[in-house]
Amino acid sequence: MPTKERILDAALASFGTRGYEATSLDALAAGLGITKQSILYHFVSKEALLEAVIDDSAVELATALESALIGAGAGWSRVEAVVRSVFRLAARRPQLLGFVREVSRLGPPAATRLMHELDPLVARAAGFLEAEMDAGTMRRQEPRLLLLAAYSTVIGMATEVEVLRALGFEPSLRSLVTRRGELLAFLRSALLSPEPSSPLA
Amino acid sequence: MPTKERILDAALASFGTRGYEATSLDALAAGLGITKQSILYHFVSKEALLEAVIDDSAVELATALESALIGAGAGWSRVEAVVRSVFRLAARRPQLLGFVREVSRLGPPAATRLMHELDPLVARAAGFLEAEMDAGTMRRQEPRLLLLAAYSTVIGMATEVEVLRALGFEPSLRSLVTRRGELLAFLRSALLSPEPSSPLA
DNA sequence: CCCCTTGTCTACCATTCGGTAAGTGCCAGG
DNA sequence: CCTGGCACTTACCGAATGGTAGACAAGGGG
Repeated sequence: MPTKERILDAALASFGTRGYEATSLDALAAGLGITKQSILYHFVSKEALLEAVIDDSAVELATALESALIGAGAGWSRVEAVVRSVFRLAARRPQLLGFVREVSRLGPPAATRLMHELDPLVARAAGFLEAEMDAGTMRRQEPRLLLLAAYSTVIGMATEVEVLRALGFEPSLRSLVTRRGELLAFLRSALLSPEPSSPLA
Repeated sequence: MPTKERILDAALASFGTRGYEATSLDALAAGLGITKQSILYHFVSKEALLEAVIDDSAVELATALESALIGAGAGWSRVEAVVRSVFRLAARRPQLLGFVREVSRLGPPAATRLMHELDPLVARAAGFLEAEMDAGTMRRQEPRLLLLAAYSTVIGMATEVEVLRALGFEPSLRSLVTRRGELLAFLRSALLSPEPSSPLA
């Protein structure tokens, strides 16, 4: 793998777990068996590296969700597809979701950049929710705030390892599957209309 | 206000917004009009300061929730009381909730400490959920995972300012009230049993 | 063969970090 | 009165930080 990509990968992992400020270029370089100056050759500054990681993460996230939605049906099964896709990410690349949390914590300009790049996804999701409400399959609510609630729940269930530990669960692949199941049940009853119009299994 | 308390207050605010690593003792001291060594006089190290802030936050959180539950009834109205209490905190001391997020991000030993101190609250909440399920008022689900889901949603709705901005909302007191309303509707339909056994308004 | 670009290195720099040492003013109490 | 602790200061320190300058090797094209 080319050095530049290796740097991006290691940076994503370290930013997503240790945090941005707690990650030093020296430590990053040492972990890769290169020197800090090699990093600064490919990325003019630490901040530029962060931006590059953000851009990479945005496309990775977008393509992951995009491809999950290709085979998905309509209504509730789309939500299910998205959730499964997110949890697949949580299992295969846990750093990625951690990084998203970290960026939203960092605030502008990093957070602004990421959110801006995810804008199409957000708009699409909000539009979907609104259409489902119009169709009567989902509870009527402010679509974007409903999206925020669902987003918070999903990200939390997938990434809140410390709270999870405090609750007596040890993070593992099995526990991740359990959490996904509980999350789906939670979201299902939170989103769908109470009247048995078309539960769609 | 005594210097020690002023330090704790400023540290809570800075840790909760800028983050722990991004907060330097020098900057903290400068903001208080004192020197860094004065901070190190009251707290032997930066880490000790963090622990003190954690301890303070834990009791503040606990007492806030405790007092909210005193006048609360049973069933759903207890959930409502907790949510209202959290949002009152979000309005009055936004740093506190931000700090909780930050600590859970920092991981052990800081996160372990906070969670340990909040253990009684967690146990009580899980017990409450289980009792409600037994009574049939709430949907049957793994109580602690349901708690994690609800926790994630509440904290997210109260603190995800950047995502909120990306959604087109400007954080304000009014928007906070709106969010609380939407959150309550969301949680209500997520938690309560579908059968109209006793919705309890 | 030469030259220029690409990638990496060694060497260095100014700044900032958390933390130590050694006072200094102040006030209470024997 | 003076001694001792409390709250806080100035003066440092070594390590680590992000970043700069410049050399060196490899390789491709004229």
